[in-house]
Amino acid sequence: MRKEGLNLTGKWEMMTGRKVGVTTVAVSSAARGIVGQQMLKKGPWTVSEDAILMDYVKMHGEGKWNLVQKNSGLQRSGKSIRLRWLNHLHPDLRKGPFAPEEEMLIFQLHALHGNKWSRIASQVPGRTDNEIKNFWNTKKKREKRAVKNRFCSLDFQQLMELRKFSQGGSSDSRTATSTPVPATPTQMEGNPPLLYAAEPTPISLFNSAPSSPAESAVGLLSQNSFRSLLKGPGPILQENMGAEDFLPDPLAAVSAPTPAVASQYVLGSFELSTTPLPIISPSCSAEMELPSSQVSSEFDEGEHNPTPMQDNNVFFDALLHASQDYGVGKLLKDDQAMETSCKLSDIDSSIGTQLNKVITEAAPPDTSTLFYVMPAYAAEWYNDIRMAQAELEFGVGFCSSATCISSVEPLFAPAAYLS
DNA sequence: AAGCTCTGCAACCGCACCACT
DNA sequence: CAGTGGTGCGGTTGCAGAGCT
Repeated sequence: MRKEGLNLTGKWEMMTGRKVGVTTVAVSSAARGIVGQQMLKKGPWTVSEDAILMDYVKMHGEGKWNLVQKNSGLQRSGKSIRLRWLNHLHPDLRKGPFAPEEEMLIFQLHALHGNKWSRIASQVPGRTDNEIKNFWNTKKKREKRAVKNRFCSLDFQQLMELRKFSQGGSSDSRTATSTPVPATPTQMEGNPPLLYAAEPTPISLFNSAPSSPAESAVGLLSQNSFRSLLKGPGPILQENMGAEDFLPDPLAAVSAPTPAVASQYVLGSFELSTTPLPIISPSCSAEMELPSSQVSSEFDEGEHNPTPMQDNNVFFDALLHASQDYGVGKLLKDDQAMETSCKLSDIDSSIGTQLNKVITEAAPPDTSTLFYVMPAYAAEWYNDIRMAQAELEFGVGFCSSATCISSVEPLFAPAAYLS
């Protein structure tokens, strides 16, 4: 047992097992602030405590935080003292709301590093890891709510606008520059359309609020790149069936992005402007089904028998969470991040067992699969899937996925090949 | 005005790592 | 090599205040 008892953490049962007569509660209490008879304070810091700490650091410098508690009279643990200093009292800290430039920087860094908050914070002057972490989580929550609300708040008239819009009736400026491929639905069945990336900025993503039904429509439709995944069950993979047995080759119809473009996207650059980026093609996605029988066996519980659609959701849930949690830079092995395509076997095993398991078992090992997923956009996929579910549930057909994709320029462009 | 709900953020917790003895 | 102290990190919790009924 450690001398001070201050840094005791976890594994109480193991520790008490070594100490006769000391209960779990007693040992736990020691680490939680009771050292001998001395109770360490917890909770919000007072002005006087801050003053004591600042004076101490001014005189003795930073570090040796446990000594601060001993020498200054502060009834706080070393950990608590260190946290208070680094997150609130440090003179270099920049307080107040995040500037747009800071937000942009954080998005870019998160795309690179994932939830490595301290690493991100080290590149954002004056901001702490905790601050950035809170910022990110808050934004994520807010955006999810916003998307949900935008869907749920649509009334009948707006739904009609939406339908009208989806059939090509909008004059919204954001669509005026798009429709790069004026393909008919029939054409698209065999020739997936290209979508051009607009100028997706993280700021606009999170702050955009539709001011009109048409704008709501744009917002909604732009999030529909994965809608087609839910349109009807496709063929189920048999155990020994290769992907080539039923999957079209998307690369035959859609030109892959250049390495430069791909790397920009994967690594989170937002300077995509008018660069054409292929988005998931209806011809392969709408009819394609992940090998759900294999996936579902992993997630089956009791009598539960997921439908193919549910299996897709499991797959995308896993992908979503992994890309959010680890960042897309970590979604692929480092040396694959710059490539235009990678195989399932290239998915970095460190990103999480669930995703890895799902991906590995969801497709034949020789299937070449490429995911270009921006973490911030992964949430949009998710909401898109949820919205599409609601659409099916309530029987409201906004538009066909093919029409959506052909006529609406996305505000953002999560690109994914599933081949 | 009171009570309730929601939201954002400060603080805490458990774990891991490293240096030192 | 094991034990200990110090520190860092990422996830989670709890609370204050704002907003709503």
